[in-house]
Amino acid sequence: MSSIDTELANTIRWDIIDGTFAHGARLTEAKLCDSHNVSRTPVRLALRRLEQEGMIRKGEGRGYVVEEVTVEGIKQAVQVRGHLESLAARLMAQAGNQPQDLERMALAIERIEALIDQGSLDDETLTKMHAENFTFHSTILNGCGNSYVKFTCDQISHLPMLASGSMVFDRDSINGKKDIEKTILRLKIGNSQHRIIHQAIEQNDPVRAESMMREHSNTMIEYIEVFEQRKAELTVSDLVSYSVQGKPDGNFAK
Amino acid sequence: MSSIDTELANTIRWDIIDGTFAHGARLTEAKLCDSHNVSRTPVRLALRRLEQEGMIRKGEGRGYVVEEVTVEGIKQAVQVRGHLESLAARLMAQAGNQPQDLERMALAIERIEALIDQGSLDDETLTKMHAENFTFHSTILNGCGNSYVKFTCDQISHLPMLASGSMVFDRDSINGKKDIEKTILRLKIGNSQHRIIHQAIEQNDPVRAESMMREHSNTMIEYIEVFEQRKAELTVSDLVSYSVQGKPDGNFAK
DNA sequence: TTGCCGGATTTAGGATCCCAAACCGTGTGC
DNA sequence: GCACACGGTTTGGGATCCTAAATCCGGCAA
Repeated sequence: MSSIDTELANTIRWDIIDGTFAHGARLTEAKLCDSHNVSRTPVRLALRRLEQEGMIRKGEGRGYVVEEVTVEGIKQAVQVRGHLESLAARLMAQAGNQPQDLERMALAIERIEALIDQGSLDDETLTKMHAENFTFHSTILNGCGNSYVKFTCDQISHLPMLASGSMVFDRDSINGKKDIEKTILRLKIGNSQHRIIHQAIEQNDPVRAESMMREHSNTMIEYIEVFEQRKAELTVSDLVSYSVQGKPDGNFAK
Repeated sequence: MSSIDTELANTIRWDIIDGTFAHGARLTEAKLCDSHNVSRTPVRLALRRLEQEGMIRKGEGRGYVVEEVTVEGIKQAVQVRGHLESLAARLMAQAGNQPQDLERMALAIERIEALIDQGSLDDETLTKMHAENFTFHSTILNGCGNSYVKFTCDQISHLPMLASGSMVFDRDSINGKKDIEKTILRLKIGNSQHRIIHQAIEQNDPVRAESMMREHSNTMIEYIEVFEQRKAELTVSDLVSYSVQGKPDGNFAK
């Protein structure tokens, strides 16, 4: 259990993401104190944090107003994150190889492969796959030699789908047992991209590592766009329900 | 005049950057209250902000410890920023042209050209040049269509030399009137890169815009490395004295 | 009726107080 | 002599109170 202000910030953040606090709604300290039965000190700390995260901003006169979290905004943030990851991949390929990093990545790739080959995409499998995906991507961010890449990625990781290793799935198809082959194919393609990125880094091929990572990152954006085509008025909450990662808690492997 | 906590955060931030607070030094609320004659509320807000910025982090037990700000760290952050700017340039070239943005960029380029042609690099000229440089780069960040690029850049802009449009000069050479031609040549090359970036965006050539911006961003890193070669043990304070931008105040053009 | 002025109220910033937990030191028991 | 334990002290989190400023509202005058 963290301190009250951290918990409060998480609560309010998700109230904004899932639409409980609508775009433009005014947040006052007193109201939040009352509704959460805490004093103003943690409320102010939480509001300041959310302001720095860009979830809310100072209104015209007094008080904060909540910023809009849109599907378009998520896509933009995913694009930024992907671009930073491609930098990380390039830097890692340029730098001397860290055998243990490459080994960890290879292991993650093999485990993902094994999970896919199971053929059933239940929640447990998806959670495991997410963990391996997280390992793969975190290893690159942490091992690229530029600590600001990871730091900067973490700065936007409070948004849904922006935490390291987040994955998007077509849960409708999975639950309905239809089109599962298509989802599995997509996963296989994604993992083959992992394999190429790993190979490029191992062979010290920065250009290939960067371009492959860029392509890999584009996958999530394209997948989101598939959802948008299928369902007009796709909401952020819809997106969250399609993502594996639950509410991110900010914990990352060193 | 901002609120006390903001001022306090700025003060402490620069105490860390210029080495007044050494790496690993412990910051306690009580000490800061005493030394700045304020109560603990603004001190805590300031500390939380600095923690989010990565300037300090929670220590093992109690209290915060200051993170090290190194020349290597600055270079890494500049690299991240440059990579994000190259994304912005690519996106701007992909998107439909915004005539007023292109016009503003062209104007900035011409004004920088005129300032260079003056031949004298006094402080006033450098300040003006920085303003135009700021305009050029901000226009791209703001006009690329992905608001998270600018937001993410702003997240690291509290570091010296990381504010939008920051420039590095060899003040020693300028003041000593020697090698001024070399500095002017460097500025001309930089502005010619501006011109190419502008042209690439105008002609909707994303690849050229991105690669030129990447090259342009590399310039600052290489310049810092020139200083490092000239002076071993180059400190962050040295770097700050070479940069045009004074203490950034976080103000950015919309 | 409408516009402006002044007081009441709301609201955020800052100060102070309380408390629980962690750190430090000493003393006692083995 | 060493280790554990207990008590004092430091420190940060939270609550409460005060104050200044901004908003709101009603009354008064043109």
